[in-house]
Amino acid sequence: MVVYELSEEQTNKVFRALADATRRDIVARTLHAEVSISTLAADYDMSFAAVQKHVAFLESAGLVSKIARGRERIVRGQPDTIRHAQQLLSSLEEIWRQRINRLDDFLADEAT
Amino acid sequence: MVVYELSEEQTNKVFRALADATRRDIVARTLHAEVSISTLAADYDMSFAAVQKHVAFLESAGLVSKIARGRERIVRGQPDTIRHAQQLLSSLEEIWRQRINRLDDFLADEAT
DNA sequence: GTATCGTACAACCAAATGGTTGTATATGAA
DNA sequence: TTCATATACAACCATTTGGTTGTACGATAC
Repeated sequence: MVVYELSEEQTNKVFRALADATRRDIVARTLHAEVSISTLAADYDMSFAAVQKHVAFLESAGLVSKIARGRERIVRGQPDTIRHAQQLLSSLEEIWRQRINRLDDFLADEAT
Repeated sequence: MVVYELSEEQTNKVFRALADATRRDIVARTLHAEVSISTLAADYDMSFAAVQKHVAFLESAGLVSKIARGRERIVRGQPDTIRHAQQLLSSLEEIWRQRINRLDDFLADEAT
């Protein structure tokens, strides 16, 4: 799997985009299947414009993409960007794992 | 591994907390080793109070914990919360994976 | 051709964010 | 005891966020 490096600003945007329940739901739905913005909007208790803004934010974060189909805009989830976020979290967890290893080494030294 | 369910609000907070480079750095450093707030603050180009606020936010998101040691407050990264976030991202990726499986099924049907 | 649908976008607003400075307080050092 | 250090916290400020309504416009349906 090829991994592209994200700029710090892009990384901020990705996590920011995920920090909202409506946007996480949109990501989930558009990863499941392609959906138009108006179809998405029908299920949330907010204006169409508000949903449109959420989609725009997700698009600028790279978590979804939009393509025109007739008068509709079809939204599609972007699994690659999810994987970038996953990778960052994995690297954090790895830092912790290595700390535990160092602690094990220390305890092993103490035991001798 | 036991997995606790996070409230939607807590999930928002976790991702919000990760959407800032300084906070991600603090998480990385405190997962690597325990550090006092003032030690953390020395390395950032902002006031002590600003770093203190970042730590407070991370603490309320469950990404770090603080314990008192003398006049210092020692900050420690919390790998469990990282794993919660990982798990949510994994579930999103899984949605996409299942969509691909459905697509494979569809193509297999077409081929018959 | 006209009406409707789906979208884009601007202007506006309240609340949250991310920083600042200043003050208070507890601990540790001299 | 006195001074310096580490933290907590309040007040303040500019910017961003997450919502709203209103207007405009291309695509589709009648």
